[in-house]
Amino acid sequence: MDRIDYQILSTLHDNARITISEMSRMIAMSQPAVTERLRKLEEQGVITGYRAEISPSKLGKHTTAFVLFKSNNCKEFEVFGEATPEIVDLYRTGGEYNYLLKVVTETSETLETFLETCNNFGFSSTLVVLSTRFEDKSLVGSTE
Amino acid sequence: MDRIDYQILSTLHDNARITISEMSRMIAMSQPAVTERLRKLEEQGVITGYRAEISPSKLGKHTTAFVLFKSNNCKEFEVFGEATPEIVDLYRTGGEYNYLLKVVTETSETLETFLETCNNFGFSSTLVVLSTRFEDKSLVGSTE
DNA sequence: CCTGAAAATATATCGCC
DNA sequence: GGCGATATATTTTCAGG
Repeated sequence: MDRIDYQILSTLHDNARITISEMSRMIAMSQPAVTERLRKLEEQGVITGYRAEISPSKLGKHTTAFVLFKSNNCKEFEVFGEATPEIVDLYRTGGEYNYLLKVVTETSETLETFLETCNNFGFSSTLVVLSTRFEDKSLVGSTE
Repeated sequence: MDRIDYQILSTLHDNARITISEMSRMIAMSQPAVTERLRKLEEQGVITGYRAEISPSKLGKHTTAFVLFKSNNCKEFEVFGEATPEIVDLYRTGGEYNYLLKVVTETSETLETFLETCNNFGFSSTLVVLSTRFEDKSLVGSTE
C-alpha cells in the first residue's frame, strides 16, 4: 500500500464509476498497472464494494433517526433488524444500550409506527436527525 | 420513476461499477435506453454519487464510535467537524444533544485523544461500536 | 511491477419508430 | 421513451523488460 494505492482509493471514494483509463491519466500510470493494483485492493479486502448513493427524500423517505436500543434477546433482535427495511444500519455497541440503529422512514408518523414495533423487543431512545451536515468523509487523506 | 428505474437503482446500490451493457442484459432493455434513464436519475438528484466502500481496519482504523454532542456554539463546532478527519459523519439532531458524530480512529487511545479535543466545544457522550452488523441497507426494495 | 500493442467489450450518438 | 446500427473509447490479455 503506497501513495498510488491511496490515490486510487481516494479517487474511487469520490467517484466509483470513473473509468480506469481516466484514473490512469490522473495518476500518470499505465492503465493495465492501475487495473492490476485495483484487482489487488479488491482481493485484499481493502475495497469492500461500490455503491450508488441514493437520495432518501427523492424516494419519499423524509425522516431519519438514530435509535439507541437495549435488548435482552440479541438473537431475536438481530433477526428483526435484518428483516426490517426501515433499519438501514445496525451496530452492536458497548455501554448502557447494546444496539444503535439508523432508521429511515417516510414521515415522522411512519417512524412512530416503527418505534412502537420496537417496543416489543426492549427499551429504546430516539434521536431524530434534523439535517445531515456530511456523511462518509473519506478515510484516506488526500496526501497519504 | 417506474419499476425499471427501481431495478437500476437497486442494481447500482449493490454494485456501482457494473457496466451499463451488463445492466441492460439483466433488465432486458437496450443499452441506450438504460443510459438515458441513468442520466435522468442522476440529473434529478435521485442518485447523488457513487462511492467505493473502504475497509477501515485495512487502513489501520480499528475503532468506531458514535458521539452525542451538546454544543452552544454551532458555527464553531461545525467548522471543527469539517476540519477533523476522524469525524466521518455529522448529523444535526433534535433532543437533549444537538449533534451526532460517527468517529473512526486507529485505536481506543486515539479515540480518547479525540474526545479530549472535543471537550473544548461542549459536552459529549460516547457509544463505542463493538461490531457492525450491517450498513447501508438498500432503500429500494427488490420488488418495487 | 510495469509498459505497449492488439483483440474483445462497452459507450455515445445517430436516425427512426 | 425506446430500438438498432455504428463510430469512439475502454478493458482484457499477453509478450517482453
